[in-house]
Amino acid sequence: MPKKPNIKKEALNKRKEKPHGIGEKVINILKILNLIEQDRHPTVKELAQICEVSERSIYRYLYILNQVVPIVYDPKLGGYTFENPHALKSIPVEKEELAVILTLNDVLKKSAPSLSEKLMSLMEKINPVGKKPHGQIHHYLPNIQTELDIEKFNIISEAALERMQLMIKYHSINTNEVTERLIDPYGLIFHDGLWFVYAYCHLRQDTRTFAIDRIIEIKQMKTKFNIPEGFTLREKLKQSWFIWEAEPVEVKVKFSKDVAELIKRKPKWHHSEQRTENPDGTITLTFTVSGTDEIKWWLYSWIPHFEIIEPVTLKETMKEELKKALERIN
DNA sequence: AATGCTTTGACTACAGTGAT
DNA sequence: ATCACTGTAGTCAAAGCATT
Repeated sequence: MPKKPNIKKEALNKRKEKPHGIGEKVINILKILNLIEQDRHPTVKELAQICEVSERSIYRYLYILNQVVPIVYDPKLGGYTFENPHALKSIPVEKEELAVILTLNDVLKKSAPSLSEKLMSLMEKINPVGKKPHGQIHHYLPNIQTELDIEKFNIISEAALERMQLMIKYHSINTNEVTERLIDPYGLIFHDGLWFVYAYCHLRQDTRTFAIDRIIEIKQMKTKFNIPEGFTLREKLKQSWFIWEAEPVEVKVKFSKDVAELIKRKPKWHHSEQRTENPDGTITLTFTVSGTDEIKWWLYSWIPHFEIIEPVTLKETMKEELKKALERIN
């Protein structure tokens, strides 16, 4: 014989005061959802009091809620939480869009692992329980797998974001000198497998690019800095061949017919490029770049298929360097 | 108003945990 | 091992709710 439940008078009176239809149920479930979302990690007892229903009903509400958003009881917190903290903030994302994020993550993993972690946590926020791509399809192959000093990188990133000045001890490769400088970090640049910080240097009273791996010591200052009105790093860097700054120079180079097709594979090798396809099959390119060092390295990769027309100084330098190289080979 | 459906509280059972 | 305690879930009849 099953025992008959005996609903107490008190409970019956309460029911009469407050009807228990679907509407009331929905309101209670939303109340619970709201409390969990606010990280109040409520207990069943508390919820029963708040909703003015029995604990058994709360378990039933939680069961329903669990169909929509996974909810778990956390013994440490002593109450209920979302299984995934960002569960409700989920945005519908296409597989292709996720694949793009994975590609970007591939780039970051190989250049700035600490940023990769941030991207992944962002992805978790965007798409906590949604579909995941089967795997990565686009791959980024840098020429160097970077070993980055994450601590230094993070200090500089934060300083650049917050516009806080930095005091650095820098070991220059060119001069082989160690100097201490106050800098205003404008931004970070990833180039050729290495990270650089572009900054205003108070020692030189001018902007400079510092390789992060050459920074020996770094300390964040309590002073803020301002970036000149209208300054953007992207615009500034456009003038360089890669990243280094110097006086603008016009460089005119003629490439032989042998490599004309290779040259034509890129519509432009630098944003300042002017291209002339000559009747004899050769191609003349004219660039305006800041400094000739970086473009010189690029030109060496085209040996022996080019001829420098301007400037004469670059032509002379390369002649000297190639002469030395020949001597070494012999 | 009659009917079927939904919601509810009480009771119960059971698994897991921690103290003894 | 035993016990107390807690969290969870199945079940039932009562009562309200929705629909016709």
